[in-house]
Amino acid sequence: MANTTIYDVAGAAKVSLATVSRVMNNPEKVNPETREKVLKVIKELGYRPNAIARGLASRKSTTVGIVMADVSRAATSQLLGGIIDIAKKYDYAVKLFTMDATEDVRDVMRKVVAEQVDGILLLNDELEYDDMGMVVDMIQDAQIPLVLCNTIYTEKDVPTVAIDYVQATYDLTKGLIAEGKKHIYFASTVHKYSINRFKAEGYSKAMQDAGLEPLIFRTSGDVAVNTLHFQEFLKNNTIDALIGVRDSIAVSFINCAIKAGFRVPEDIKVVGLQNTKYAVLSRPTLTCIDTPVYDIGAVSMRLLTKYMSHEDVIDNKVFLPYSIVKRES
Amino acid sequence: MANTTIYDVAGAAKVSLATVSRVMNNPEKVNPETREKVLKVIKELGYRPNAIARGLASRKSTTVGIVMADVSRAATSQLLGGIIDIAKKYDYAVKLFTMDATEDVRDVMRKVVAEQVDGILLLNDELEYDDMGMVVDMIQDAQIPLVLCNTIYTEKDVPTVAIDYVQATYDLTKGLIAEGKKHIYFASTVHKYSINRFKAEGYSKAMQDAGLEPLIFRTSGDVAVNTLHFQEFLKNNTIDALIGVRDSIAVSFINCAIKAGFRVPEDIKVVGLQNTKYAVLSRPTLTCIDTPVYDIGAVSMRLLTKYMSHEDVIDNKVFLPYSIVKRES
DNA sequence: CTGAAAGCGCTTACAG
DNA sequence: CTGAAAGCGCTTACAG
Repeated sequence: MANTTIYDVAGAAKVSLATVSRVMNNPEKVNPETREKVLKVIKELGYRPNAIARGLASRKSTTVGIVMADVSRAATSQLLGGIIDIAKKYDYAVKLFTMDATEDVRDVMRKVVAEQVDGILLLNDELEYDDMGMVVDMIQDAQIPLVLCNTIYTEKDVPTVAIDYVQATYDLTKGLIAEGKKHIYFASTVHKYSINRFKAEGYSKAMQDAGLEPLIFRTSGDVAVNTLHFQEFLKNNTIDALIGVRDSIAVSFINCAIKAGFRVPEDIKVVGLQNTKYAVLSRPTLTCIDTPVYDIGAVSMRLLTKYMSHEDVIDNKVFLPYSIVKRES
Repeated sequence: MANTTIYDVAGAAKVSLATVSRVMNNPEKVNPETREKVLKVIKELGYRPNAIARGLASRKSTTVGIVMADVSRAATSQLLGGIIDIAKKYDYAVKLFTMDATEDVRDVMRKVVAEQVDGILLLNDELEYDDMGMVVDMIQDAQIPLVLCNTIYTEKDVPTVAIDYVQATYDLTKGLIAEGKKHIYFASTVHKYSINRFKAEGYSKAMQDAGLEPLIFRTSGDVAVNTLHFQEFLKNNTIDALIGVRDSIAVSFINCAIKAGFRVPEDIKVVGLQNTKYAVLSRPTLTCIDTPVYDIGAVSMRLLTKYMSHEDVIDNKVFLPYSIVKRES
């Protein structure tokens, strides 16, 4: 089947190609009878307009660009799940772009812009804060609608969908303090990623408010590496609670602690911040802040569609409610 | 910054737009001096050709379509990691399409075709076997290069990158039998997904060869659901080994078994087939067939680039080597 | 309500 | 080696 074009449809329906185009884009502007005739032919021929040609002519690609660090992380892929479902609903295609530490941020962004996406969802929480600024600037310069998805940048007024991480970790930490915990550690990553900064901020504030010293332990997201760190750590430190920036880090800690003879949660209470699938597959299951990851993806995509179709947006910052899922840890 | 076009570059460099185009696509055909002059202007203006216009004119979108069931599954997202890295290397953009059970397979595929991708990677292992056939037919009819990625379809000669799942589960099962295990269960999904069929085949064959009856237990991929199934199962059955089609299923089983008072691996040995991150985050860590998921993604994408650029392909079926990672379970 | 025509930003034979 | 021109498959004012 050589792809059928709009000319084929026009010919078969004995109308001009302009009419066929109208049937697809402004059906109300064409006579019901002609419309039916054309629709019938479209169906018979299985015609679907060439998205590229349409994109060039209309200057809209109906494609959104997703910029992220690494697809394979659980939270990222769950965000993507929500994004894709909503994108599909509004008939946008989804293009993926990754940006790792070895790449030049500007190069990647130039490429994204050249791909002519109608809007961008930035979910890269592994950017250093300054790079975030650069990325935001480039997108805004190119006048492409942008929404930050589960990522936060406060230097500029950028549409954002996330949860209030500062408040969440603050409340969580306060809760642990109220239970009598004294040596509460916060396990973060070595790199000072933009998002973890806010998570640490709420934790630190709660500790200080209670007259305790914040104890931030930096390790790798790689299980093989952080296992060694945790083993060493457990030998030399007093700890009765741990908050992990990522669930995988928290679960890895649980395993190390139990193997070292500690009881979880009796000796050390462990809490995650994401509620990914890791949380229900650990033993004991992981108590978590239930970040509504799928929803953050979905809502951010929905917000982006509003910007792309120039709808009025009342509030450009959406902080979704979160809860704490008490499980066994 | 109103986007700079090829006309702007041509104007600034005092050459025709045809020359600018050649500098980008066939640099060897243009005089080195003019070439340098043009390249300088391109750099100064930060020019990047409009991918959509290029796509229309050249009839190549330099975009590949990834068709999958659900991004958020660990194995899928790791495949995607490999795919994206290689796609980037060969300068292809990546568009994502999901297809769940509620959607009409033909509709989704028509959309993929309309998006004008240059090639398709099919990684949907949640398709029933007949639907697989329909998808393959539609793509081949549209004459779009196709590679099956970690998915197998034997009714037609389709380029494929995977591991030999039949052989892998056969060997694995034989190994368990050799260790003296008699009640070896195979935990699969309720739906008869195409890929699991091959995994079950190798298992069943090994059991039959040893004069044992294959014991296939079907459950859900949802931890909350399969936990109930497993609890019930453990009360009523004799079992000394379990093979899980997905790591998450195997890990969930481990947790249920230990909570029910069994020792793993002493009483029940448990093995996974994927070696995802779940395998190192479980306690005991999960012994697995080490399916090289990232590599399968990468190799399949590389194979697809060959088809897209009409390179000769010696072997259109690639079965990557796998190993067994012996861990604690 | 419908058609003829210009144009979206490129690529690519075809001349020269 | 370089430029003028046609064309990729659509959309969208503009006439009628």
